[in-house]
Amino acid sequence: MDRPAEKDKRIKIIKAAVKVFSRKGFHQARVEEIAQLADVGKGTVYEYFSSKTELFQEMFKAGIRFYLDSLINDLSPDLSCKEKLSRIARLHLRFVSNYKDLAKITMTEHTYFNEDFRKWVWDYRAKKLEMLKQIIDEGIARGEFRNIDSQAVALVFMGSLGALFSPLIFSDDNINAKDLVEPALDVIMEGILAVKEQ
Amino acid sequence: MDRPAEKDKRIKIIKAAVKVFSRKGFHQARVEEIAQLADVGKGTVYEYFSSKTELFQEMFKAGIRFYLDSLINDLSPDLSCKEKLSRIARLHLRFVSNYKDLAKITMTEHTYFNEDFRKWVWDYRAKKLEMLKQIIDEGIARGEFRNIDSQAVALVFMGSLGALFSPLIFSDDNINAKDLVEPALDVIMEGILAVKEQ
Amino acid sequence: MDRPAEKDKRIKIIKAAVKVFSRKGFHQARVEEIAQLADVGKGTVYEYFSSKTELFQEMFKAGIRFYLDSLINDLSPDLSCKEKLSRIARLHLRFVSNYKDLAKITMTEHTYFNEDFRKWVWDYRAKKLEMLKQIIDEGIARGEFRNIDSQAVALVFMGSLGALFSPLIFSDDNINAKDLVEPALDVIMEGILAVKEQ
Amino acid sequence: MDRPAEKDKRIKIIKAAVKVFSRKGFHQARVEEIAQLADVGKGTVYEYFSSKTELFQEMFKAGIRFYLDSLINDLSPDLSCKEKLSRIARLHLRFVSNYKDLAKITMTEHTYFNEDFRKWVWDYRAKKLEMLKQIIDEGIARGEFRNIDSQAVALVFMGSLGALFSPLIFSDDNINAKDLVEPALDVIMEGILAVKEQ
DNA sequence: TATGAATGAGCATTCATTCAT
DNA sequence: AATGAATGAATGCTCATTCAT
Repeated sequence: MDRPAEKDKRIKIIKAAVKVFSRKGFHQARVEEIAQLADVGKGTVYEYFSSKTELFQEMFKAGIRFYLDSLINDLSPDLSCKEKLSRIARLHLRFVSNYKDLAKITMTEHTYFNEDFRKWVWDYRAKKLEMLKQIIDEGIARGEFRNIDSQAVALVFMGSLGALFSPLIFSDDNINAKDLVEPALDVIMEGILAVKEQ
Repeated sequence: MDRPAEKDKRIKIIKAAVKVFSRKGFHQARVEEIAQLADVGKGTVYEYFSSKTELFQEMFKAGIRFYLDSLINDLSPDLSCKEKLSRIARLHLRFVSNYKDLAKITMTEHTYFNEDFRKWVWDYRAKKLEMLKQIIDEGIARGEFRNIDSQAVALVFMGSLGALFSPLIFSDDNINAKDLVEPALDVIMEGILAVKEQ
Repeated sequence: MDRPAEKDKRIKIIKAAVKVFSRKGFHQARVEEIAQLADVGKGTVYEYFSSKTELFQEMFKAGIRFYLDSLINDLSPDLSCKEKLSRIARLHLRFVSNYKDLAKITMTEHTYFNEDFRKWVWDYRAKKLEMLKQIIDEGIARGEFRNIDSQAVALVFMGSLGALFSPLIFSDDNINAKDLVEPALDVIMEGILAVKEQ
Repeated sequence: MDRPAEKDKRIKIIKAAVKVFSRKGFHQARVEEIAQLADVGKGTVYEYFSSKTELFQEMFKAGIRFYLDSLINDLSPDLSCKEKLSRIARLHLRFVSNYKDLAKITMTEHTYFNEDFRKWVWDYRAKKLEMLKQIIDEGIARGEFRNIDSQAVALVFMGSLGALFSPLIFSDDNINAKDLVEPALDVIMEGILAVKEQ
């Protein structure tokens, strides 16, 4: 295991990177500014990361893992599937509120970088969708949900979370988002049509 | 009225800009490459746009206007609200399929640039949401839809479109998306719960 | 002889060039600005002058010739040599006051340009010195002046004019210069020592 | 105290700047050429100076200070005023001979640059004139000089030095100048008139 | 003759990365 | 291990000049 000092410095740099990358975007961010914020020398950044790009990607991946861990840890398996989805929405809201910077990065700077990294990001997206899909499938199996296309539901659910919380990340309009979580969940659960053709 | 030649060159540059910006992103894109692709001299770009940034923003706005026009023109007012939403989803699919490059840009490069431009992008988002909200409200008034929070529905709908079509834009997985449109619409219309607690 | 219209346009361009070059210096001056000020198209400048450099040099030479002509025309040969020098000083003052822009250019932008042009400027300087030297020599011959080195006097005289009038050109301190003409002439005529060792 | 290495590099760059700016003028001079001549990387120039303009101005000011220091250090206060002026002329000659490049710059490139810098240059001129004026006033008080306008004498003296030594700087005619120093001083001291009207 | 749209050579400056200490 | 001085590749933009009209 790495010595604590080493870990510390690496983490300090990543935390600084989150702040700077989220404010400036990848290309506008300056390695020197990250180093200053992390209170280390510019050369030290290169002791821990081989390049600015690697630093970005490591930071990105760490952020994503942190998000997924937060989600999984807070989700007990004995909840109803409806409740699980509701929990995920609220956990997502909490995460986005607490880690705006991190959330912003994961929503904007996917596109650059090499094929490997894009694949990683894409795989993560697939993994998250798969997790949602399993919950839906479980709900269908349990008879909680209609016999619907679970993939489609997963996409609608994930997209809805994105659309709900982007104002929270990009503007300062952070009251509205919270109040829309319940109505949005209601829409997904109940649909919008007035009369169900059962 | 502008001479056709003038318009032509401006449009050629914008089309080239769409291609280059979408492939490389704003910062990696080179003005010279755009000029070459447009088959004009580098200086000519600056005859029509005062800077790389202005070129990007003009291109972005033109793209958005083109998208909204496509949407509005293809939407006749005497359709049912359910049908309208269905139409919008399919028009969106068609637009994204035809103008991948343009769609990619509108989904990635919001963040940079000055406050004015960010406001413009945000206002456009608000306008699109408002359009959707009006359709929902009309549907509620007509008794087509339940008495739901129309804002929430608009967000769910817009987010779902985004999530559905991002694979189409970012990966080559362009079959999957089309097949998920109908199921996703079904989810939004009917909800996912097996038994409605009426 | 050129048609008046042609002459007119050439002169308009030169006059505009004087203004722009004097305000901005050679490198900062823009051909387009000169064209606009002359109220002609940018291409028209190139009908009359083969390049920006040629325009500058032609303008410069025309200014110098104008200066020398002013000097010579106003100098009647039957004046005493002392009076001639006094007249030159006052003519110089008048010229510099009236044509600040032109004067500024002749005092600043000697250095650039090709060998031929530098030689032309240097020859002009020599010509002006020679003119002064002849007046001094005539004064010595007439017994007006001591048997001094006429070359040295010419240099002292010319340098003094330059030093006297540069504030008039470069700052707005244009009162001072005029009042110093007579005292400066007195110094050159009488010297500064209290007791002459005759 | 700065480390010698730091000072060294800064000085190397300034010395290279003197050479390149004097040969090419400000606008034609290339930062890269200065860097090459100073045997440092192009970026290093920007470690020591924030811009090409700042480099020019710092070099200019350093040159002027060097000139004034040379003058003041070599001037002992117990000399006669006549001797002081004579000394100044000869020191000026020596300076101009040794530092042609520096001298050339101070005589040509005043005009560009911001108001602050022009003021600095103008103030320096005023300071030099004031120094001369004090010597003249002292000479008048001591009875060495007539009761003349000391300001006018200062201008005549300074202008004469400029006119005497400009061939030395701008052409290769460096013999002539030296031989004219004594005759020119004689003119200023004794005047040119044959018979003094006392 | 007169024009100005089009051009592209040319350069200051930035900043990721290196490496001697 | 940690540093930051030094580096130079990389690029947006300007503007003198051309040439089709």
